[in-house]
Amino acid sequence: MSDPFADEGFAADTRPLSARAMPVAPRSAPQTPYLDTLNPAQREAVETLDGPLLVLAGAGTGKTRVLTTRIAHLFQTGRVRPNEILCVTFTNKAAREMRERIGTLVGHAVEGMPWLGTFHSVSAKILRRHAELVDLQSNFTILDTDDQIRLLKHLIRADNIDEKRWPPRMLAGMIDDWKNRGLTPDRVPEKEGEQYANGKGGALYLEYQKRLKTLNAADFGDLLLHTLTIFQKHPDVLDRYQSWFRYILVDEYQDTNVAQYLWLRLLAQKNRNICCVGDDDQSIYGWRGAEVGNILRFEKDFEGAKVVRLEQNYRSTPHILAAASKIIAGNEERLGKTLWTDKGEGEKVRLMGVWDGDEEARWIGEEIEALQKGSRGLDPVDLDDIAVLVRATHQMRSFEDRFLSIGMPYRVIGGPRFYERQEIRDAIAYIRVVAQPNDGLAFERIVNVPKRGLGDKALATVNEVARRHDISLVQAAALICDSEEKILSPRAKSSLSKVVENFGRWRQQMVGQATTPLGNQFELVVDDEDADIQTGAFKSNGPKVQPWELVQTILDESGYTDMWKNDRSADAPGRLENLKELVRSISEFDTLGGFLEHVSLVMDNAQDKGMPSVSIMTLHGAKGLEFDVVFLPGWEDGLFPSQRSMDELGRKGLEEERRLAYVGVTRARKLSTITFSANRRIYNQWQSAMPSRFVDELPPDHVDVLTAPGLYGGGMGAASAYGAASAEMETRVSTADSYNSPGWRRMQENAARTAKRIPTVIDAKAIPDFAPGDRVFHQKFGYGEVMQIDDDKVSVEFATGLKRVVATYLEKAKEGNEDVPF
DNA sequence: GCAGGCTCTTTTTTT
DNA sequence: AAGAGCCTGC
Repeated sequence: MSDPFADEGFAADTRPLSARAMPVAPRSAPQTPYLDTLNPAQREAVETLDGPLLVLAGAGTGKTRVLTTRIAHLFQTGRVRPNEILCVTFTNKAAREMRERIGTLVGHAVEGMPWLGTFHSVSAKILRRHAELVDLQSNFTILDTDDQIRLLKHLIRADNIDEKRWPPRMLAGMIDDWKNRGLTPDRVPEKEGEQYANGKGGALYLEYQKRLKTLNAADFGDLLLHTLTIFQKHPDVLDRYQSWFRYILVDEYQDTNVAQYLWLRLLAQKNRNICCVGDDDQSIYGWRGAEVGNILRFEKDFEGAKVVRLEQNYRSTPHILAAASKIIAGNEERLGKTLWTDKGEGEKVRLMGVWDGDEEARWIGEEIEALQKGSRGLDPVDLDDIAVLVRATHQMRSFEDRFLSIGMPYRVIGGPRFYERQEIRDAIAYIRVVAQPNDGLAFERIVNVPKRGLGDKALATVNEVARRHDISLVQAAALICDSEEKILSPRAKSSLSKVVENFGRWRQQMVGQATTPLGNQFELVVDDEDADIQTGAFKSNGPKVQPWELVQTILDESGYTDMWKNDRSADAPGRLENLKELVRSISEFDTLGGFLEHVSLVMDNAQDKGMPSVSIMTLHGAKGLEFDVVFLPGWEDGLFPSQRSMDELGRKGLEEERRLAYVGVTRARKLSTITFSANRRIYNQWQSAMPSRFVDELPPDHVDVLTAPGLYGGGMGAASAYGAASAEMETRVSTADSYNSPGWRRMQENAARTAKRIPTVIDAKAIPDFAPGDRVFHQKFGYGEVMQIDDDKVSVEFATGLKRVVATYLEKAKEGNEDVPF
């Protein structure tokens, strides 16, 4: 076999380190100005280059800075080449940021770091090189959760299991959990395997894995698990990687699961230069299999490990830190850190109780408008520096609605994702079938989209043929079409023939192997003649069509584009727009394979930095970020802490929720505002809610209570006060008392001011003027008809109902809008 | 094979 | 409330 590192272009250098060229600077008299600005603890973390090191880094203590500076220092001291560093993060966002920041420190050297990425992307890269060792081909498909569920559903049905009682989701969860724990089917404890469908769980897992192999596919968990298996079963392969990765850095170590932990431990065993950075207080992914225990046992696993604590916080004001510290102190299982800051006092954490979710959204909207203008004791705050952090995605909606109607620019981060939209997934399914002919799941998805008269029956037939001959769906389809036998009705057969024929033609036009912009090798069949691949150069299999052109062709020729063009529904134009965007984004890739890799691993769409906007995101999504001002709505028991988390995991769950609260509060540099609502609509039912127990845990000295005294019971701390408070809340609307609260008064002041204010003109060109009866278009709601106009607000009857929106968000509908060119 | 109507559940968090 | 999935009738 060829050298696994050959295609990184550094295969043959086995010389001792001292004999190698220094990648960045001469070893003598290293210039290290970057060290001077670090505090002593940070500096120690950066300068302890050799041997195992654990950095316990509290929120806002310069964790990323330490990691990036450390990498710069590794280069500067001539210890390592960029491509010999393994640096793993959890999110693509973190990886991207790391890359950027290293870039500003060391310039181009960062481009030579192919092994900086998420656990999953690094694993995928390794796995593609050695796929054959786990019975896969190197161009295997990475399945997303949706595919996973669909596949499991097949298996469950085949086994005559009652789907209602044993939902596929549940099995998917269990399998995921096993994979997170590094358990292949043969190692699943019998008891656990039996828990699903009267003992069939284990067998189904095994069968699922088999099916994945015939589909030449891997799910997310497999990326890690297969790689781990390879390391465990092929010492020669492991050895190469162990030797190659001279230095290993791990970000967010508290989030590693068992599989990742084993993976790391194997890789680090040889050189023992592993540096893990983490914060046990920010471990919020337990539900995904994260093991805080990993951080606790680090010193045991790596004897002689050094531990450095970063405790000086550079982000937040003392009041914010005090509040956060008090909250987290409620947890028992922690290593213990004491954050401090030398910042000046600043604003207290604010606490506001409201009547219902709408009022919450309204109040926060008005607060944001006030902050923008420089009220609330702060200088004017840019919208980009403001975030609303919610516990659950469904909370986002009321904020979107509210912001939309007051014309507040916002951006939802981590909401419904681009790649998860129906039209995008369809398009991707087409691409998958072209690039990976074995991908039966993708084939199934689009054989009959657009409608081709190939329904369940036809599909079942194809499936049956595939199973009988042990071939892929696409092959089976081809077989049926070639066959003289009348397996399908003539109509279906001719329809299917056309599909098969199309795919054949498209496949011919596909560019073969090449690299992605990030240097990801996709096709990894490396032989010695392929010298160009060793230098990472682009290689194509002859004069083919550019991927984006091909995709365009596929969408047009398959009739997919026409399908949406002919669709009269409101969101059809948006979908066509998305498809265009998809084609545009593919133009950044040299191969379809490279693009698919991107899609499956980098699910988050890089946010377009348009106009300054408020960010709306989940608390989970906010980890690692910071803002001047943060709003934390929905602090009610059951919502936050989430009931489910407490039910399922008891105290452990509660502690994780508390860490989430800690993460939320510490995102703010200058101002944190917590709100809770007395009533909330859940599944269309009104429920009254109690303030979160975390509210009780806030330190009174560091909190400004804006809530009406009657609402909040006047004092802090006594849980019983809330009982009384919530009873009083019932009558709140009618009591004059509540209209006297500071919060209410502020709201009134604001309302008065906002009423007079000139509408935010987003596009200075023009606010189009509308008349009742006009056909208009809105980004979110689609087409509609103008009913009524009041100043800048327009009432529009959309397909989804009557909405009042700001005029600037509307466009006049063009005549014949159904012919949106694509 | 398909459209339309009906019932039912739901995501808490993500690679 | 809304979307997904199921069922029915064409």
